[in-house]
Amino acid sequence: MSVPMSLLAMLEEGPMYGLEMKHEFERRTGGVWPLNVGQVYTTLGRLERDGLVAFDGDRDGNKTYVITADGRASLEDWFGHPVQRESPSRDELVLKLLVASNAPGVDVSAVIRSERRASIEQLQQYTRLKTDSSTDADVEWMVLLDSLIFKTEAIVRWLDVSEARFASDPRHVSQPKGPMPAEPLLDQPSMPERGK
Amino acid sequence: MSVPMSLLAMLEEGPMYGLEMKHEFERRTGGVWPLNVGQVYTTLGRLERDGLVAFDGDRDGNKTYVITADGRASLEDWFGHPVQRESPSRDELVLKLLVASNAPGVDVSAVIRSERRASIEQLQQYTRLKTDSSTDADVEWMVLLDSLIFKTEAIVRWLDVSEARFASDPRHVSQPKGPMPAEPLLDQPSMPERGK
DNA sequence: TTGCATGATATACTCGGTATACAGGAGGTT
DNA sequence: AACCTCCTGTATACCGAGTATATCATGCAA
Repeated sequence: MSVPMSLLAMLEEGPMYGLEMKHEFERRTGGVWPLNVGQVYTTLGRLERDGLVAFDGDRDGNKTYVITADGRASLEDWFGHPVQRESPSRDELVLKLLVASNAPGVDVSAVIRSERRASIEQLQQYTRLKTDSSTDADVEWMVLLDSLIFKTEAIVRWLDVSEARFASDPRHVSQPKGPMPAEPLLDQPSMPERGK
Repeated sequence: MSVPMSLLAMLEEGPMYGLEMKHEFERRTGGVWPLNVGQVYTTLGRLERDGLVAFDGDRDGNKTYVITADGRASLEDWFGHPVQRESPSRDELVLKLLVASNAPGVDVSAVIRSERRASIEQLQQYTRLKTDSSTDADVEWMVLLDSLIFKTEAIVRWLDVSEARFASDPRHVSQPKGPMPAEPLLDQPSMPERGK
C-alpha cells in the first residue's frame, strides 16, 4: 500500500540492500506485516526508474541502494501531506450490501447479521489479543491492534445502521426480519474529543 | 474489489452483455462507484475461464453471458459467508504512522495532527453531503455515505489514541520539530458526483 | 458526403502482491 | 573428498485489480 515510501524512509538512514530492507520493514511494523521479498526488488526497480533511488554498487557482494534528492523530496511530501484524500475506494463489504439489496431473493438483513456476527467475533479476538499482550507493551503492535479494533467497531455500527435503513425502505420490505437490528453498540461512539 | 461477484449477481437475473453490466453496476451502487468497461470484459473472461459464466451467443449483435450452476453456487457462497476475515491488510495510514515513528527526524505527532485535520475536513464534507441530500432519500447513497463517515470517525479516534501512545513511549520523546509537515494543499478531496 | 458522437468490444499497460527459480556459501555427515 | 541440506541474496514469472486506449460499427447532423 505504500511500500515504496517505506523503502525510501529506510534508505534515508543509510544505504541498504534488498533483503535487508525486507527485514527492516518487518521489524518496523512490529513483525506484523510480512513483506514479500520479490516486492522489494520490483519496487526498488521502479524507484530506481523514477530516480528516487540509485544503485550504489556492491558492498560485500550485496547490491546496495541509496536515496536520491528526489527521493528525499518525495518522502518529505508523503510525511507532510495527509494521505487520506483517496476517492472513496470500493469497499468489498459495502459493495456486497449494495449488491445484495438489489438482488431479488437475497435477504439483505440475513447477510448483514452474518457479517455482524463475524465482525463481533473478530473484535473479541482482537481485544483478547490486546489484553494478552498489554504487558510487554510494543507500541507498534498496540497501534496496529487499535486500528483493527476501531475499524471493526465502525463496521459493526455501520451494519446496524444499514440494517435499519434497509428495513425501513419500501423497496426492501419483503422478508420477515429477525430480532431487530441487534443490540446497541459496545462503547461510547461520540465524536472524538481532541485530548490534551 | 469484488467486481466478479457483482457481475454474477447481475447475471443471475438474466443474460446480459458487457457494457450493460457496467451501467447496471453503477446504477446499483447509486452511481457512486464508476466501473471501467475494460474491467468488465477482463473479469468476464476470467469468470468464463473458471466456469462461473458462459458465453451465450449474440443477441442483437451484443455478446451476452449467462450464469452457470457453479456461478450460482459461488454467488450463494459469497452472500452466505461473511467476507471479513481478511488477514489484517496493509493500511497506508497505519503503515505511514509506523514508519514515521521509526524514522529519525520525523515528528510523528505532527504527522498525526496533519492527518487528523484532513480527516476532520473530510468528515465535515461527508456530513454536509448527508444533510444536503437527506430529502431525496436514496438508500444506496445513504448507506454508502454512512460507511464513509463511520470509517473516517474511526480513523480520527484511532489517530488520537495513537498520538497518546507515541507521546508516552520513551522511544518517541518528541524531538524538536523542524518545518517537517507542510500544510496540506487546498485541493479538496473529490467526492464522486452523484448520478449523471 | 463528411464528420462526429456513441455503443460495444477488446487489448495494452501499470501496480501491488505471491510464488518460485536460481546462484553461492556454510556447515555436517559418511 | 563428495554429498546433502540449509541459509542468504537476487531475480523473474505470474495473477488480479484497475486505467487508458484502440478498434469498429452505426446513427445522425451539418
